[in-house]
Amino acid sequence: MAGSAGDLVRLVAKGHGRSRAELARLSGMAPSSVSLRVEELIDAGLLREDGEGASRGGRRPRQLRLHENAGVVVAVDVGTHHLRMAVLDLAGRVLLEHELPGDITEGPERVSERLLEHIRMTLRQATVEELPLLGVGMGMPGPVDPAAAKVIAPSRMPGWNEYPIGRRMSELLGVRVVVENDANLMAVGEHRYGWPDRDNLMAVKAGTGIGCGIIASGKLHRGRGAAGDISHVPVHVPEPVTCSCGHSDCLEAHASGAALRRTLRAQGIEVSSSRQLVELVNDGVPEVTTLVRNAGRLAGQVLTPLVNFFNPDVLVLGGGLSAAEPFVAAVRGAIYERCLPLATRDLEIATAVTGRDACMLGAGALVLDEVLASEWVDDTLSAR
Amino acid sequence: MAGSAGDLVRLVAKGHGRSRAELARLSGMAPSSVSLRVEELIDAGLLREDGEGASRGGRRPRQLRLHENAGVVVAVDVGTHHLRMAVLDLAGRVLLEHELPGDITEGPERVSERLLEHIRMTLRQATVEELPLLGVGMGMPGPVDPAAAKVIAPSRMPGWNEYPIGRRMSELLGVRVVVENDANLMAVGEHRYGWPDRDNLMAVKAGTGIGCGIIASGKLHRGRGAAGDISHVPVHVPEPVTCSCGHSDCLEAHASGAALRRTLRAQGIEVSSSRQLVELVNDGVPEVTTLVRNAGRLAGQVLTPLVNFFNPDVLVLGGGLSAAEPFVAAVRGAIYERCLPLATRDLEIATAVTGRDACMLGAGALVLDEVLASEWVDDTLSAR
DNA sequence: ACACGAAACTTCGATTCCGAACAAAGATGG
DNA sequence: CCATCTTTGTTCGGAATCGAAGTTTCGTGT
Repeated sequence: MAGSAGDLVRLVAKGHGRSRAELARLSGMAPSSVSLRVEELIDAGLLREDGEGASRGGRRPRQLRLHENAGVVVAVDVGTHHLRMAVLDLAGRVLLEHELPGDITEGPERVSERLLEHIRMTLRQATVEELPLLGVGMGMPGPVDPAAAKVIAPSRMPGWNEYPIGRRMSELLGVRVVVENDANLMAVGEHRYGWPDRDNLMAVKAGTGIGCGIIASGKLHRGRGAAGDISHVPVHVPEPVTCSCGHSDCLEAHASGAALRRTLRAQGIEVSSSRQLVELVNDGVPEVTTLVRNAGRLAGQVLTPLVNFFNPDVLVLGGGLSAAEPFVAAVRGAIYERCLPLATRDLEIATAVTGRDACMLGAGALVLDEVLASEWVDDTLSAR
Repeated sequence: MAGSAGDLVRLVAKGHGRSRAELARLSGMAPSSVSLRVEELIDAGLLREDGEGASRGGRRPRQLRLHENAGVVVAVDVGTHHLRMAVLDLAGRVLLEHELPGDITEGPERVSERLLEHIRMTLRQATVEELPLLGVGMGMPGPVDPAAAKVIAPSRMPGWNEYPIGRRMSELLGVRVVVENDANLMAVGEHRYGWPDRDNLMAVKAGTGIGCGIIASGKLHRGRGAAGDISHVPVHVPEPVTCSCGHSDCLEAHASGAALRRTLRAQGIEVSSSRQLVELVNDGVPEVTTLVRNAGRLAGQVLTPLVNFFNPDVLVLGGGLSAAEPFVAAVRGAIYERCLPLATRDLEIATAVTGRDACMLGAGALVLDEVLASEWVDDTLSAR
């Protein structure tokens, strides 16, 4: 692997390189060069020594970590009915966390205004007062063009189409802003915080909508930009329900939180959010439980060929519905029943390790990657 | 981006770096360093200058290519009813090509014996007589564990399970032997020879069986080893047919060449190979055409969610059935009908550029990658 | 307690590599 | 046809990198 200052910082940031010796092994650089570079990075305030680690049969390594005062990033999860926000240090540790209600249908101007206000307020808090803001990561519940940092052709997000949310935020805050789809971020977050050594991962986000993020060979797979879309895969159901795409047998039209709520409403049961839906399941309301279990079965039906095809190490289930045990059980059942033994033999099927924070943490991880891959490292080095 | 002698050779081999200046840009090394290294490589007989290229507004570049006398690799496509073989130079150009009938059910001992004999015979031919053999790539029509170079749990290949074909060939020939699944190789071959700039590609091989190879970010995606399996995805059909896996609605049981031949046999039409099947289609035999078109529809049905999910740049259709126009048309139709516009907008659906050679060329490309990534380059450099 | 090996750094001379300036060769445009 | 700009490739001194040997510090076995 290549060898420059940035590479070392990134290795430390991802937790793979925790001592000079380890960095030398991973980066391919000579131990002497690593030592020199690390010294510089410590002098520049980017790294810091952090006690000694466990011996592996010889001298104990002097552990390295990113200096917590080097800077912070802000991670935002824009949901359909909430705004979640966190401030992370360069190592991806959460310093502050914060949720406020929101309504994405209010449009991008109002939402971004509220967001900015809260980001500024949060950054004034004591814990992070003096630390420079290095970047912002945002997750959006719809298709995103990350290069343009825009949402494109979303459903349920009036006014957001092509709105340059990334550029706007970037101008007002003066830092880089990366925008990504929420399911993709869930995949990034779970890969980083939950399954760092499993480099092929699928993360299904079953909330108001249904999406899927893909990690292939350790990197987010975007395809031509729309990869991971499973919402309009046809499923086998008795009663057709018209979907926004014009078909009537889409997974999303039958198994998403929005679809379930619609069905319940027709039965006279009013539910306002996925969370409340799950509460009803946990309270043992039979109609709701049946419905949720069936949604899981449908999702499993769709995921089965995808698991055979992609053959991941881990399948992560996240989003609101994943908090309902029957949903998860049904997905598991469908997959084990119909996937090839070769595909399920070593497959882990798990709910999101980071729970409701998955998308937000993924946004943080993504922007951290960008920051640490940028010129910022070298600039900081040469500045001191 | 790293910079050593091997990297330069690989860039030249892949056709991306064709002059010193281009190599400098792509490798990230300084132009001066590239010049020095290239000089060494030319002295060692690995590279050679090849006239001048077109000017881009300044001095004309002195083009570089791999020296054709540096060595050769052998690529083998082991089919169910044939053995195809080629000798390639380091740039992946075919020097000799060769097909002989074969029957994979004769078992690994007899097949590998015949193969060895033919490889040795071919290598004695005038064109490649003096050139060192650097490696062998083999494609097998079943699941492969590339690390162990074995076929694992195949259907229709009695005697091959766990047989160490790679090690055996390697011992007898004295060179490295890489073994891979044929659909994966088709993907590699098509990516290299047909779509070098499209780094997300799916290649479907519809022959006696049905398989799929995946190129993600320019590299073969293996998942946990079984990625690309689409043969046992359930399809929607009126009449169940028992599959080797125990289910009755597998794609392979209804749309593979073997399945079609079985159906035709029940109708009193005896067909011995996929090629003959295609001939009947081209002769306009209606029963056969209908059957093949339906197989294409089923394959398309299965591919639709996978295209949405993986969102490739290119979908390549190869294998025997892809020579039948109705099959290809049906796949195309199914995908355009049911995939998301976002996924099909820039999607290319094409039959294999390299036709029947795809797997074989893929085997060559794969072993070339291995050879050029090995110590061989550095050894050759320091030897002279 | 002591010797020994093993791992984590450090030191320092030799080597490699970079990068800025330069030379070569050609396109472009009056 | 000549001046100017581009691109390619080379030269050469200075700087960064390597790597082999050395130092430090620990586990292990006796």
